[in-house]
Amino acid sequence: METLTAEICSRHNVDIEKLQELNLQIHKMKNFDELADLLAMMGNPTRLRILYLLAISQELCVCDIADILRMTVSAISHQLRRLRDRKVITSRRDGQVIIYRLTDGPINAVIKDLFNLE
Amino acid sequence: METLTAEICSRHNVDIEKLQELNLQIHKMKNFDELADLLAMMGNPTRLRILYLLAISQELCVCDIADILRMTVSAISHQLRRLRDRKVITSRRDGQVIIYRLTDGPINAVIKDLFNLE
DNA sequence: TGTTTATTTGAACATTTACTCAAATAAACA
DNA sequence: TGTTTATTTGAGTAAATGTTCAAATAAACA
Repeated sequence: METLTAEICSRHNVDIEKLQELNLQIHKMKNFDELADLLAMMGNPTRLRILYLLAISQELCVCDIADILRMTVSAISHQLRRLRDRKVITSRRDGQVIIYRLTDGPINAVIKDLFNLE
Repeated sequence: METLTAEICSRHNVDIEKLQELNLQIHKMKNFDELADLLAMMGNPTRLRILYLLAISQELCVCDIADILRMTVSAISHQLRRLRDRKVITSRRDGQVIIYRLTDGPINAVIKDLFNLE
């Protein structure tokens, strides 16, 4: 990694070593984008409500969620797809309906923790 | 609040009481939008990095952050403004520079917790 | 087998976002 | 007081987002 120089400001009492140290640390934490992505996934009112509903009721089909949130099935399905793509939720068919649930694992724990459940 | 009916799907074994209960619970949690807003605030790579830098180094001025993240001062300042508007950070002047820090309070705790600091 | 039903999908759209660039601001300091 | 310097601001822009609408899909069931 190239060394950091205080390029932007011409202030002279810059603690360049401190900046270098922080620059190192920020590069060591390489999963910022991944973490930001997960937070953004939860940082939408519709998706957050869906996650909450799944957290407190284990399983729900698409039109249950649409009915509860009073939104179109299509809108819900689009959001479920995003959550499914990121493996936050999983689905299975039961007769005519597709049933969604939170994927077991750390993400599930984060969500339950967020809502102070369990 | 109006009573919930299963309007969307014509499936007949809908547990309407369960839906009503969930509908009630989702309306009781009235701060979804607020919480989603906070998560979205953290759910952006640049802002998340800024928050991390402030969390590990107490105080930084605008061009410190710009230097460390190798971004323009303007871009950083725009993001700082969003964080400041939501009271996630506060600023004070020291000589020629404006110094930012995380606002004391629950949000600060959430951020430190997120990064497993302290 | 044909019809019904739940769900998914893709195009379209308005809105929001994150940044750039240039100009404005405002305090420090000579 | 005038100049320098750090920061903010606003307009502009490309990209992403969240939804609607209509059509496609695919399994269930008669």
